[in-house]
Amino acid sequence: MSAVSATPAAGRSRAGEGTPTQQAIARAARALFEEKGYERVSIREIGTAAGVDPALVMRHYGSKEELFVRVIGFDEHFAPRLDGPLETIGERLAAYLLDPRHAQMRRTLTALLYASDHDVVRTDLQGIMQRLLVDTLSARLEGEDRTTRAWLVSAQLLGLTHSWDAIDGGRVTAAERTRVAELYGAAIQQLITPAQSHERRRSPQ
Amino acid sequence: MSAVSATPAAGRSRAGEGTPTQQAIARAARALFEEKGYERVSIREIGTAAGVDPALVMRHYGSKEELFVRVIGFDEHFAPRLDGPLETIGERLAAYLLDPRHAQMRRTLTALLYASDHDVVRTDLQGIMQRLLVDTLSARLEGEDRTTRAWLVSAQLLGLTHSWDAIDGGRVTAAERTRVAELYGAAIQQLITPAQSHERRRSPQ
DNA sequence: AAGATCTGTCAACAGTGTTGACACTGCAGA
DNA sequence: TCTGCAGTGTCAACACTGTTGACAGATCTT
Repeated sequence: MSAVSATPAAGRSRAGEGTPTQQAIARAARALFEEKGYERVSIREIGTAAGVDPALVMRHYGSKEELFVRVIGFDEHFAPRLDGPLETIGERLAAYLLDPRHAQMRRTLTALLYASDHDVVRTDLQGIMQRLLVDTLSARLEGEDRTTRAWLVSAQLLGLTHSWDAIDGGRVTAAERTRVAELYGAAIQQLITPAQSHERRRSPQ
Repeated sequence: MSAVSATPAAGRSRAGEGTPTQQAIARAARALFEEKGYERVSIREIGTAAGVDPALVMRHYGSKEELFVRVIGFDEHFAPRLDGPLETIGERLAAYLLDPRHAQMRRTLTALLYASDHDVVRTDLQGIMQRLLVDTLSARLEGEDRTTRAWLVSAQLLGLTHSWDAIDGGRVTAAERTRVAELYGAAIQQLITPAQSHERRRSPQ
């Protein structure tokens, strides 16, 4: 068997796992990926940064895609507070995402989004959102289609992340950012606690 | 001056523009990009498909990125009907995006989204959404922050496009698709005709 | 006719992810 | 103790990528 399956199962790599060399590779890869995204980082660059032969990176992780999803370690960064009053989760989610202090988290998220060209990454991102957001959120929802609605919230957040990145959200004023969080938060809220807005005809089927 | 600026201004290439060779390149490039996205298509592949020396592609378009944004020709595909009653635009937009008949449009959109790693493409995508959606939609809105709200609608649509692609939306039933359009449409609608949901406190500042 | 600009061709560059052959280690079983 | 053997690390190469420079014809202007 190849060295890939040496790491236990297909689990996400945790800090202090594997040999010192594997840790060095993981640390270097993660730092570079989070800084520059997927495409602009090369295996050779990672190897050099880790003080290791580039071919060794392959030996240990099988492919660049696998290395990426094993190492990107999104969980610690993206930990939105899904507790608190249900009626304000929308705005709090949006504000959390746009918070300048969470720039690192946003960078990681866009890295995952733009690398979703690769099937492995797209599946991984979907799994992350499921695990970190959909599962928890849907459990708090009421009414019909809880899972679908929670999943659509994750879609909204990914969309906002991209657009915020596209306009360089770091340059907008705090007031504007707050306003965006209010507006988009209300749109998110519509999926969390649907307001019987307008002529919402729902046949009880 | 290089051959790049031979094409008039920095405009998007239209059908039947430029020499026959340029048209052949543009057609081949566009077909390949729309089918396989940005990263999985090579210049050499485009050249071969167009029956042309690959280096010539560079001669005419300067770089792969430029070729992509010049050729991707999104406008004809994505022409959402923004007329009709304002109260149902949200749902109609969502339904339009998810319509199986618009699979080609969605492929093009995801190609642009995943290639947004490249600054040129990200800027181009933003411009497309501005031109095709934000400008028209914001003109129809009422109340405050019309541009911001219209822009946030585009963010929602991009998010839905990605997530729909990630779960392979082609496999879900028509009923589920309609339900998703209803739910997400309502969330979009919240930005178009804000419902005074919950305790929306707006200090007149 | 001369010059310049454009179109096209070819070979090469530096860089990419990936792989195979090989050496060295440490530890299992004989 | 010796023998295998799996894991670790090294090196050179593969096929491929986007891109560029040197060069040859063709076309058009002056």
